[in-house]
Amino acid sequence: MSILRLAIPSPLRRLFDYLPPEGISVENLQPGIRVIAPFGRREVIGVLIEVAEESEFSLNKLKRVKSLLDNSPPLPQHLFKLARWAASYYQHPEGDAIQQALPVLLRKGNACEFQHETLWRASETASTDQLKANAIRQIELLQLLLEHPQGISTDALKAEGANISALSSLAEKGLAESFQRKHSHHDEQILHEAPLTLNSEQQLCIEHINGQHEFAINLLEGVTGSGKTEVYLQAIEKVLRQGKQALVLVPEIGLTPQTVSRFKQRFSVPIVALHSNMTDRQRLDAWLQAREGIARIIIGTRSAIFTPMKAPGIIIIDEEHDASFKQQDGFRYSARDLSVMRARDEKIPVILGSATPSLETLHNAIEGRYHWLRMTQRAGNSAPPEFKLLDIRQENLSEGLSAPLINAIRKHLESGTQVLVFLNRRGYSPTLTCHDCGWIADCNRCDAHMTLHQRPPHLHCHHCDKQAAIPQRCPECNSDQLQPVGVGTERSEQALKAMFPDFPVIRVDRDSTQRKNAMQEIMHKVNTGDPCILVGTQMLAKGHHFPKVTLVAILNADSGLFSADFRGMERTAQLILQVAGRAGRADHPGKVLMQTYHADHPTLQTLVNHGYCAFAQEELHNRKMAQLPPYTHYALLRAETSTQGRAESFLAAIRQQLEDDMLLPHDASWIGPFPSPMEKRAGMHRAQLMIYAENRKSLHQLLANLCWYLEQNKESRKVRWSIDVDPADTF
DNA sequence: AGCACGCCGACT
DNA sequence: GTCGGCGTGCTC
Repeated sequence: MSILRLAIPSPLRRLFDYLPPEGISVENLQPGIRVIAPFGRREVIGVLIEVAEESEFSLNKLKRVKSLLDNSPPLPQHLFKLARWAASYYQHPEGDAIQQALPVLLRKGNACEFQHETLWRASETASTDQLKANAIRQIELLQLLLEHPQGISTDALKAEGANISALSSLAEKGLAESFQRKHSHHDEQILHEAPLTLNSEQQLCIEHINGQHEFAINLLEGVTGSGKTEVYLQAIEKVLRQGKQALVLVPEIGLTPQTVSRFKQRFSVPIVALHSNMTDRQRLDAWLQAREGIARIIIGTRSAIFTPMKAPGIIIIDEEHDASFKQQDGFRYSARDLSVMRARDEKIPVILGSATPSLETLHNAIEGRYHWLRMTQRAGNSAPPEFKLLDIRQENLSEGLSAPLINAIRKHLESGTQVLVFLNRRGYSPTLTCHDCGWIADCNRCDAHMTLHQRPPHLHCHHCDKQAAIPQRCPECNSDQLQPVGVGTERSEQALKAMFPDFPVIRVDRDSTQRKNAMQEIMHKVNTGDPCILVGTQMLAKGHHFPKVTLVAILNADSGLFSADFRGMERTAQLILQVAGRAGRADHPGKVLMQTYHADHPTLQTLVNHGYCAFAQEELHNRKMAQLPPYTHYALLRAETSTQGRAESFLAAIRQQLEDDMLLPHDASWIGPFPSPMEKRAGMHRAQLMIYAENRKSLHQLLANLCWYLEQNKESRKVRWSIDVDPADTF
């Protein structure tokens, strides 16, 4: 009796047994194919895990699989294995994990094939001169077609605002023609433009990487401006010449048109980017192009780690320290860590690149598990930025700016260069306070203050997105003395405009760049090179480069110094260096001024005086002393309920049960449960239990037991719980 | 997670 | 009288 064992997308951490569909020979069924199966009172799409001979479930209760969706598995063996491994490592239900490795349309049961969409292009001899001048619609349409010699779909034409009905008129006149997309590419040419000349450091790195023909992990640590991208490009060039493909993962905020165009400029091979504003159809087509080996370079964010490649050549993780590689809800995988697993399995090299590597990665490099490639020189031998801590304890701040800082800004502007003011806080001010009674506008759904925004005027909770009108009077004492306390980017922008009326002040944060093309317009303005002030959040630190900036001002360097999260210091250092990296170029060494109330903070001192590597070693030492990652492995059991205290008592009960049954491995331990650093968020009360172990095996074993108890526990249906292995932060 | 069943409150 | 609130149970 043959049984089909299926992974089904549900929160249940087990597989489900079924009978094969009527009249199907089980012999030819490959694990990984999708099937439609009755599940409870509905039908779901499951994935075949194995064909078994017997079931623990009584045979007469087994249902029959309704139909098969695939002849062969959509996910290649390696990725199927990777998804299953990740499900077990991150303690996530297997069915759900496998589904998340698939493009949305395949999850929904669509056929695993390209859309045979009809494309349109202008015929070879067509030009707009051949149309009457008053045929405006047709001229516009033809112009669009001429701009897309590869062909364009009717959907895309609509998106460009064209009038589709004019297509048939153009076709009749022989000016336009339709055709089916062909995905074959026989172009032997790889390069579009010549590679740049490398300096000796880059040369050493690329020689090292290009000498690797099987699995290898490289940490490419290169200071900002040292030319990491050029090393990536030349490593990619080598794998392309071997007929292989490259997968490039970038942080969420880093996948801009500029990023992609950098690759398109260099290479003439087909490149696909998987970004968030693609339709499901476009994503599936891109995914298939990668799987069939048509796309040679695949650029994407976290989820792109599951993009199949026919001929994998290399994986590159840019800005590997970036937290967005860790999924923060549901299937909490780390794309960076999975990339290493994947590379091992597919026997290819992986590059983890960063100017400020995560301490985990750095630790692995120090221990010799990763090849540690370092680039310390900036392109064109430009001087590294000069750091200075501004002790503001005795200073009178005006709108968050100290007098020495204002003077420095003036000096740089007057010498004709640009200034970047960094402030990691959106809005006008982080609090609205009553001057008479001390009342503060709080969010009633979170343990947080409401941020005051001025454009448009409203109160906004940055944690749950709740918005409210600005009260005219204090709800406690009816005073009208409500005052904004603290400085956000909006307020800083306003203050700088008042202080420097002769220079443009450009704000760059989530609010000011929401509009389509807003960022492009900003970059256009900045690229003129005229002196100006850029004020903004970490959006300024990532992706874009501002070569004319000679002064970087960090308004609150202390923000993460005393964070509840043990990674706070690491994150702060990375952010500071990233912002600092925007400053300076060959002929203008940059200057970084950091306002701080803790100018003598030893860690800050180390960072400023001796650089990131020294800082990291010191911080690693602290982690070792405190038995924190990377010297120990840990996981968080998180819980949240709408009732206060219930999450914590639930976790306490789970902990008690495990202790009673003595299921704690000798090298494992736990702390808590404690309320989360922000106990209430979006109306939910949250608590967490920290579990750690010296070796991964113990941790994994403990977590497996924990899962079992969690599923048994009666209370677990009323409590929303999740396990976060290798959490990125504790909030 | 879905989805249905089931038992209590306020409505056309 | 019923529409619908969400507690409880189940999914091969």
